[in-house]
Amino acid sequence: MRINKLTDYGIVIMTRIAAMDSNRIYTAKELAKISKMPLPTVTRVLKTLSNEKILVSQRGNQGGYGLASSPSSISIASIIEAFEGPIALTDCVSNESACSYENNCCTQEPWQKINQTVRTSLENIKLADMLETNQNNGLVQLDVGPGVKA
Amino acid sequence: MRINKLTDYGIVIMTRIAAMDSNRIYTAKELAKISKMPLPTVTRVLKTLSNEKILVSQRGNQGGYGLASSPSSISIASIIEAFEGPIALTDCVSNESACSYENNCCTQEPWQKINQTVRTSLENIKLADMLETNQNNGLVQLDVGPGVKA
DNA sequence: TTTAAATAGCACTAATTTGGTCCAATTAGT
DNA sequence: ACTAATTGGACCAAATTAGTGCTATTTAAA
Repeated sequence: MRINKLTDYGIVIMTRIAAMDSNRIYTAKELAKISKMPLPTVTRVLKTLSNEKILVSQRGNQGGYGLASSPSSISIASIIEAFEGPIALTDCVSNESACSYENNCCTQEPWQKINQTVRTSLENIKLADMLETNQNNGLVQLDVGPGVKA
Repeated sequence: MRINKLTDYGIVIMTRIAAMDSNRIYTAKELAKISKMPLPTVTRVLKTLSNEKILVSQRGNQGGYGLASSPSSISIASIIEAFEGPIALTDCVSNESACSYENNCCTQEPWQKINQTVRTSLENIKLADMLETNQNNGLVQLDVGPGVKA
């Protein structure tokens, strides 16, 4: 029911970039320092996000990662899905496959409704929304940390 | 992001009881046979549900488990919470404790909104709702199985 | 052309969470 | 009081997740 830590890190890092200059690119090392997370972990997160086309990567010297689109068009749902696959509370709905009970599982239809509700809520929350609830704006909000307990 | 298997089993078993005679009590053995799940697992699920007062248990010979209230007043949220604690996608919101970044984590407030939305959706879905989407009613829907792939 | 900086991908290990098993405590009925 | 049936709680095993390291590839700049 909870999102994975890596997913959480991903959201934090994306939010960080959005809060700073969302046009330039940042190296993994930079982002690790800024977000105060271990470099290997940050690296892993960034790889996932760029594989899923949420970040664009520039390889080689002077390379780095940048947002693939604007903060107002990147949804929290898309970030979660990058790490965890389709948003669905139960496997049987996301996965076409092999639930041995599929034929007369009387809970299937309600689950589709439940999942749809959750998915829609998360699609409607954009990266930009993660910032604007704070009184002071982006750039001063520097100490963004992960939403997990230490 | 997905609910645990045990949670899923819990919902399935609760739904089963609701679909049958929701007034009598059922032994773990009975419910295992009916739901075609291994007895030890069913046992564990039932314990959790009774610890959380969602089922009432009667110990000793002739004992068993029964619904603590009517199917229309038991929410899916309450069942999920029985197994997984407070419904919250991130720990930092449910848990009062120790996120090292808590003081200026700029994502905290949006997360509260997100979590609230999810929680409310799940609170609004009652056990009774899991049945009524099916054309034919409760008692004939016997082959209810878990919503996970096998 | 060389070099240094950076991402990409893979595999391995450690930690945490989840699931399943066993034995002790309780209770209705005889 | 005894016995058989049944729940309760502690414990152990398995699976998943998180974190780390290494090597290859790409690229800008000297």
